[in-house]
Order: sequence, then C-alpha cells, then structure tokens
Amino acid sequence: MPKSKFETIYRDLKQKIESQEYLYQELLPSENNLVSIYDCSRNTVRRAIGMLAEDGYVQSLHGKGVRVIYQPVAQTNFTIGGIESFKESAARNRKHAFTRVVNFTEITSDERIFRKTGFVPGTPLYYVQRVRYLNGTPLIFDNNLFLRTAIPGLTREICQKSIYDYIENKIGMQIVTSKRTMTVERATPADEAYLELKDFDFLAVVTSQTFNADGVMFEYTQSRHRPDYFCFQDTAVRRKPPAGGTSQKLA
Amino acid sequence: MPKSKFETIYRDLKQKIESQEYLYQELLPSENNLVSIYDCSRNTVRRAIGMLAEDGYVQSLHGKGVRVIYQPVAQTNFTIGGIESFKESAARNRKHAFTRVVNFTEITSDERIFRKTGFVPGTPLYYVQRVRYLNGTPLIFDNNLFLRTAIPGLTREICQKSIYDYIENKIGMQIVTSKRTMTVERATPADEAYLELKDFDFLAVVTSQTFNADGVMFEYTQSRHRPDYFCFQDTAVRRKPPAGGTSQKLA
DNA sequence: GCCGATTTGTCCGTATGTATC
DNA sequence: CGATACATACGGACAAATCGG
Repeated sequence: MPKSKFETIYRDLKQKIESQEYLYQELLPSENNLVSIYDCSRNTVRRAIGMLAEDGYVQSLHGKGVRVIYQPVAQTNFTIGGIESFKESAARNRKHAFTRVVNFTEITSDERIFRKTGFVPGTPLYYVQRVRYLNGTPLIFDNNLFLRTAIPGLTREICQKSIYDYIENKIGMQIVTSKRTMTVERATPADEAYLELKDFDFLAVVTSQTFNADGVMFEYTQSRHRPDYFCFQDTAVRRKPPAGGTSQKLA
Repeated sequence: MPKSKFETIYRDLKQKIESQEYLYQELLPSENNLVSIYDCSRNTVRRAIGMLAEDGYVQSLHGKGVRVIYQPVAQTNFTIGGIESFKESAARNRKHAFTRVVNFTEITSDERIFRKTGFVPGTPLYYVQRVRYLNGTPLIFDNNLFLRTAIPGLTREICQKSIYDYIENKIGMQIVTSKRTMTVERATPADEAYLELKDFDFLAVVTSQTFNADGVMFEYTQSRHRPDYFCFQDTAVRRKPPAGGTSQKLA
C-alpha cells in the first residue's frame, strides 16, 4: 500500500474512473469537495488530479471543474507504454509469458558502442539477448546492455526469469527514468531466426536508455517487436508554444 | 512570453541544460539556492524541476540533489513526440514543409465510425486527407476527422496551410490533451499512391484523439508515416508498482 | 556508529487571481 | 454582481536520505 497521501488519492480516483464510477465527460467532485472527502489539503488533491491529467484520465477546466476523459478500450494487440511490462501485459491479457535467453556474455564498451549507447569506452557490460514468447509465440527479440558494476551477480538463469525483479527486489536498486525511441526497421537474419516472422520483413524497434535512482544509466536496450502484435500507447499534454511560433503539436 | 513564474523558471533551466551550462550528470543548484536565484518559493522551483523530470532532463536524488540526465542527440530522422509538430520539426531540421490536400469533405458519423473513433453516430464531421512533404519528399499521409461544430468555417485552403493555426489563433480554441497509439501496418494502395514508398510495403501509423479546453474530443487522426523517416521519442518516469506485483516497466 | 548540516519529499494553511455560471 | 471552481504563489513544518566530521 502507498504511504503517501497524494498517491492514495491518485489511485483511488484512478480506480473509480476505470470502474466508471465517474463516467466519461462527467465532472469530478470539486477540489474543495475532494478536500473534504479525503481529509487533506487542496494542494494534495491537486497533485493527484495533475497526475491523472498526465495519464490522460481527466482534464481540468478553469472555473468549471475537472472532466473525465478516460474511455475504456478494447485491448486487441500487445500494448506497451509508460505503464506496463511484458509480464504485466501478459497477465492482463491472461496469456502466458516465457523468455528464452539466446546470449549471455560479458563485454567491454568501445568507441562504437559508446556512440550508439552512451556507455563510455572501457565500461564493463553484460550483453544479453532474449526472445520473449506470449502464449508460445515469439513476439519480441530483446537486446540488452547492462552496466556490470550496477548489477553484480547477474546470471543467465536470472535473465531467464526477470532481470527487473532481481534488480529491484534482490539488489534493491530503483528504476526511475526511461528514455525511449521508436522506429521501424527491416528484419535482419537474426530477427528471422528468432521470431516467426512469416512474410513480414520489417519490425517495430523500441530503443531505450534507463536510469536508476542515482541518475546513472544502467541499461541500454533495443527491443525488436513483431509488427502485428505491436501497439504503443501515449498521452501528451499540450504546453504553450514557445513564443512567436505557430502551433506546437501534430499540426 | 510566459506569465507564470514556474514556467519562466522551467524554460530558463531547460535552456541552460540544453546549452550545457549545466552538464550531463552534474547537480543543479540546490532547491534553496534556486529559490534565491529566482526569488520565489520552494514550491515554485520544485514545480519547474518536476516538469524537467517529466521531460527526461533531470532526476531528483533524495538527500543529494537534482542530477542532469539530458544528453544532446544527433537528429538523423524526422522525430516526433510530445513536443513538436510537423512544421516545427521541419524548421528545426532546416527543411521545407509543404502540405497537399487530397480530400476535403463533410460527412456524418455512423456506427462504424463511432466504434473506431468515438464520435457518436449523427455527429457532423470534416473528413480531411493530406499528404505532408519535407523538402519535396512525401513523408506522411494524414487522415483527419474534425468535429464540425467545434471548427466552424474550415475550408480546403485552411487545411492546406495549418489547421492548428486556424483553431488556435482564429477560433481561439485551445488544444490540451492528445491520446496516441502507434502501430505498424501494411501499406494500402492509397499509401502507395500518395507516398513514394519505393520497395517499402509497411508504414508506421500514429492514431490520435485530441481534446480541447472544454474536454471535448474534436479530432481523430490517423497519420501514416513512411518508415524510413519515422522516429518517435518518449520519456517515461517510473511509478511504484501497484502492490503485490513484480516489476513494472520493460521487464 | 553517531550527530549535525544539507537536501529533497510530503503536507498543510492561506492569499490572490481568473474563469465560469 | 456574487458564488463557485480552478490556477498560481508563498511560507512554514516535519520527515527522510545523504554526507562529512
């Protein structure tokens, strides 16, 4: 359970919106009412509301109220986003997740790796390649580089289960920020070997740099997704244009 | 120019980070120092810092300080994300943007459109199809549906220039939230007709619902991108797992 | 290991401004 | 106009993490 008040409120409101206790296009109780409901300060409810707005669940209307803009969606594909992991998506879709480790080696960063990943030359790394299966179908070909000094004692067996479990629960390191880039690329022979691509000759590729609680990048990953099961979700909140400009988003 | 203090501080810090006045892995001045620097309350600097953290520019370290994790990147492709529009990307890359309107009609939503977009049957819509060129090369095939009641007086000519300019500066409507989904799809005959796909037979597809300041969805858009110029950027900040679960992101 | 200084995290109460109705 | 509701900003209090002596 969350220790902080704002998070408790955030989760409670989120759950109530997801269960449609508050309906799409409806207004939430006013901030002052929420203050009474949750017995807290206005700052605290505003913080929770701000987080819901970032999630694309609500939108504040100056002088009117806070409108619910969450709509339940029918999940067809395998969705990723800022919220879920491979295992969680599998669980939500009531499907079975399995991981096969096809490479586990220790390497050292060089100039070429540095330019691509940001790991300075000479940095000791783990190089892990894994194939992710959902209900027996290979969907993702993961290529990871991990900072060896940040993840002592990593083994092939741990990679086969869950590296993040190990990192968070065994080592006690916290994962904080992940910067991602998505592109579309042609399939390589390795992709074809590990994923059942049928007649697909292209992939969705997610490249990410991940930082721990010390602000140190400890992971560089390229995830190569079978295109027919790939679905990335995102919510963007507009900020005012930087003066003199025209519009700012998806013009 | 921004009227609010937190936004002024946010922009100033952001600019200083981008210009590497504050370097990668360095700590910002402490919050109390920033309070002195900007002559404001701690809440206000914390708000600015929080926004920078969402942007993936900094990361707060409890008891230590705020670390810069921004790294300048070499822009190769045409990048999109929560920040830029087609026109702005073009400007940043010093390239020329051009739009060709290939369809401009008025339609009414029906059951099929409703299921796909969320516009309830009977809703009057504009149906706009446009091809976006960068330096003379067709890169994006845009399919828009706009709520007619929200955008009175839309014409083909306006679509050829910038609909968002019209919406924001002529009508005075504010764009607030955009929910997006990204997938990879096979090219259709229309795609091949409008984009110079060479031997590509697939596309990156971004589907978005956009809400105005009244919390009303006024736009549903499907943007079909030529794969070789497509690059989507994103930063995710981790939140604590929902209790009982294992890990949460990209496990 | 303890203690104190520094720094970030959470929370509160209040005041004022602005938009809506 | 007044009442309501969100937006910005301030100042203060205490907790928790870090670091140096």
